Amino acid sequence: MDTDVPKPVLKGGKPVRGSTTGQPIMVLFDLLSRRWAMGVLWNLADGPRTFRDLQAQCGSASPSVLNTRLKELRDVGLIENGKGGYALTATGRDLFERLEPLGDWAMEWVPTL
Amino acid sequence: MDTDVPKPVLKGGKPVRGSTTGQPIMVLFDLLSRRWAMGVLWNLADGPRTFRDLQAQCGSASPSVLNTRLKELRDVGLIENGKGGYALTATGRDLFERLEPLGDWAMEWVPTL
DNA sequence: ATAGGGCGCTACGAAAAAAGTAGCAAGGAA
DNA sequence: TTCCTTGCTACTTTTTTCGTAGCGCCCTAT
Repeated sequence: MDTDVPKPVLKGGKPVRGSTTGQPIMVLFDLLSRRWAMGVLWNLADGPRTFRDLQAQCGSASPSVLNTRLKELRDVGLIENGKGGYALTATGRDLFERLEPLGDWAMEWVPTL
Repeated sequence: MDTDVPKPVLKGGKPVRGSTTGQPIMVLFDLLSRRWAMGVLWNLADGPRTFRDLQAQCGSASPSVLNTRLKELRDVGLIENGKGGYALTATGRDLFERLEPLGDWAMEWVPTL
């Protein structure tokens, strides 16, 4: 292993954090494990939202982080900014669908903590 | 909204970062979006691994972060440390199964970047 | 026209998290 | 004993996130 997979780079030239293996799942994990990334996708699932809406729903995330995250998610084509606010792209919806099962799981799991 | 849901707290008294709404999914996202959290679960999926194995597989994550993460994941019962190294618990495997679809998705998605 | 109000977003210092590197105590094999 | 490997702590530097302030834009009511 450790073949010479081209090192994944987010549009804009930012190399993916950590895991230099280039495994797709690690590239995804790297993106999703940035603060509020998954939260944004989740909150956009049931319709477009404005910047300030998102901010409120994301536990008052600071505008700087939120904006950074929104840029990143736009760069990789998961969300887009049209009228009506930010919304999931087709790709974004596709990813969300694979994220959704976590919601049910979390509802069973959290009470056990 | 903003009912008085008891604020989720990880064993050990550490309150969940951000999102004070107490939505289970946000509690989960909070945990999973910490560095290497998902990567650890992923790497433990096909069998137990030693601390140093995990370290190597996680792009040489620093031992301090890795150790912190392992403690957190143990605290919430997703992994355990037996002989043979760290391994997923039943709960952990259950969560992994919901995470697994992301792998296939990532393989299709990454090349489009 | 103009004074608000909501909007997307930038700036910047402070705090928290992660990275990077070194090294130690314990256990096991030689 | 000596030599490894393993799990982990300590410490410094770097990166990320937070928290707060506020700007320019557009729209609406006065």
